[in-house]
Amino acid sequence: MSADSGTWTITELASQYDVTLRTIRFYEDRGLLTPERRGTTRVYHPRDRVRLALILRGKRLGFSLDEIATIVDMYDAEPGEEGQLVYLLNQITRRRADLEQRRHDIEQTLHDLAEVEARCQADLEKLRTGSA
Amino acid sequence: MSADSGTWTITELASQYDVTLRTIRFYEDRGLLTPERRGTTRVYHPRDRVRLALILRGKRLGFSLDEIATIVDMYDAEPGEEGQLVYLLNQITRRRADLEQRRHDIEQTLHDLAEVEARCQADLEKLRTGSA
DNA sequence: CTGCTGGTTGACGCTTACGTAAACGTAAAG
DNA sequence: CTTTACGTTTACGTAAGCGTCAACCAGCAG
Repeated sequence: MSADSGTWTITELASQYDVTLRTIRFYEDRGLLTPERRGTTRVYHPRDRVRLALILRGKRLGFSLDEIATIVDMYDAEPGEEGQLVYLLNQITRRRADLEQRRHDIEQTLHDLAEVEARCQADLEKLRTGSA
Repeated sequence: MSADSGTWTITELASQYDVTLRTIRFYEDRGLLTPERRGTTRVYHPRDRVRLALILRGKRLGFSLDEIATIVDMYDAEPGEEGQLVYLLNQITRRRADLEQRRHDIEQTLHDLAEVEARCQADLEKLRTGSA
């Protein structure tokens, strides 16, 4: 039963997100996850689960773990002092620019793929009517 | 003059796209670029330039060089036989799915960032009006 | 001839992100 | 008591994507 009391074991988390135990422990090594320890065993709370999900999303987007670390840490940053807040806002602006560039690249690529596809289907048509 | 006769040297290409010579040669090693050889010197044609641009776009999107290779090769695939065309169309479908997933991830992340930003600005407001 | 400038090929080095044992602890089940 | 399941740490291995020499060649300026 995974939904015991809102905590999970490492194997449960691994199978839920389809990653290996090694991977999860590695993320902890890099400071991305900080599960509770019950004895020597790791216990993961909802917070850890969310962070893992964010990490994996970052990975799908091709960010390095270092970049992901700074992104994920932005999410649960304490209010802090003014300097911190301003810094954070700047980081956000940079990240947004990055992401918008990516989105643009993606749309460009999708457009290109559509052209290639059209060409393909035209060639296919020609082949079939030609040999008919 | 870079636009000599529609060809470029490796240094020209490198500075245009802001990559190192090593990188360009490495891409050739991996079969992504196939410049002409004039003696021992590499001569890059428009085709190579386009491919380099596509490679870099792929990199910005976080694709591995292997993935990029298959993508870029789709662009200048010869018409070929029916089996090839069908295969290509399948590849395109897969790529599209992948890209749409990424786009979704990006939009999600942008949305999240907007929330963090709002929180930040609220905190900032509170700080400033509080200390005023 | 000398010395730049710009090109070439190795080949070793380095970081990232894990994979893959090896060797051990613990607790329930047969 | 032994097996089985599940957890742990330590540590070496590896593939990708270049950085960074080193050592060489060719052409042109002075």
